[in-house]
Amino acid sequence: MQRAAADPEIEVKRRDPIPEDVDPAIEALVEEIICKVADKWTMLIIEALHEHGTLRYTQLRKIVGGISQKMLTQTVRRLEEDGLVLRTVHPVIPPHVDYTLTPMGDSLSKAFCGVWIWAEKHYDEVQAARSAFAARER
Amino acid sequence: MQRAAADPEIEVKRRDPIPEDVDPAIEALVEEIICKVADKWTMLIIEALHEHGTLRYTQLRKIVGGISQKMLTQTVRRLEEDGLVLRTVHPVIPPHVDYTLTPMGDSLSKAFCGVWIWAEKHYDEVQAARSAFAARER
DNA sequence: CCGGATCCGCAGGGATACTG
DNA sequence: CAGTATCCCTGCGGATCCGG
Repeated sequence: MQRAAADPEIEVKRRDPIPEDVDPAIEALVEEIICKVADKWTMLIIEALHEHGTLRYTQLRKIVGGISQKMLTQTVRRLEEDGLVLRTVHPVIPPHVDYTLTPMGDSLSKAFCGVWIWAEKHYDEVQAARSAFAARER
Repeated sequence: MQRAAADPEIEVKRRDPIPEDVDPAIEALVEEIICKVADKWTMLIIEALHEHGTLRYTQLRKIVGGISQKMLTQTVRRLEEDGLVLRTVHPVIPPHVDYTLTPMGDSLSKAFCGVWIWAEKHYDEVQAARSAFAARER
C-alpha cells in the first residue's frame, strides 16, 4: 500500500452525515485491507473457490484463465497469510495441494457477491455509456 | 485485461448447482468489468465520491490520499467513459471541474458497500491470522 | 509430473516539470 | 486549478529450472 495520510485541511461537505468518529488508524487499516482485496486476481481467485469449493493448484490456474504461475502462487499465499484461504499439502508424489476458502474467506466472497451481481446487471449499460462517450468525443 | 479462455476440459464439482447456462461471451464481459472495477484506485475514488457527493479535482486528490495525478486523471476518465462518473467542466479562469457519481456509479458504490463493511468487521481477524501465520512459518 | 522458486524484459504507475 | 508531458523505476508476466 503505502499511501500518504489525507491532508486534514480539506473541507468538503459530507452527503450523509455519518457519525464519523472512527480512529484514523483503524480507517488506515481498513483501507489497507481494501487495497489488498481490490485486486483483479484476488477477486477472481476468491470467486473461483467460492464457486467450486475446493480446488487444486492446476485447476485453479485453469479456471482463473490467464493468470501466471507466479501471480497465482503469490496471491494465494497472501490469501493464506490473511486467513482467507486454507492451503493443504498432501505429501504424495506427484504433489497434491488443495485450496479452500476459510469461513472468513467465504464471508468475503459473499460481500463481493454484490459487485458481481452489479456487473451482471449493468454491463450492457456500461457498453452503452462507452458508445455514447465515444460518439461525444468526436 | 486480455485473459486466455478457460480450458473446457477441466471438470470440477460445483458447490451450489447454479443454473449456469450463461453465455460465455456475457461472462467474459462481466469479468472484464470486474477486472476494471477491482482496482485499488477505482474503489477508493468511487467511495470518496459516494461519501462526499460532488468533488473537484484537487479535493478528490487529497481525499484519495497518495494517488498520483496521472492515475487520478486516468481512472476518473475511465469511470466517465463507463458512465459511472459525471465530469462537469466550468469554463472559468482558473478552471473548475466537478466530479459526481452517476446513478449507475452510485449503485456500484452501494454494491461495494458490502466489502467495506466486511473490511471493518474483519480487519482484526485478519491481523490475528497474519500473526498466526508468521508464528507458524518459523 | 505437480507445485513453485528464479531470472529477465517490458508495460504500467510514481514523481516532477510545464501549460492553458 | 486542472490537467498534460516526461522520465524513471517498480512489479507483472513469460520462460526456465528445481525439488519431491
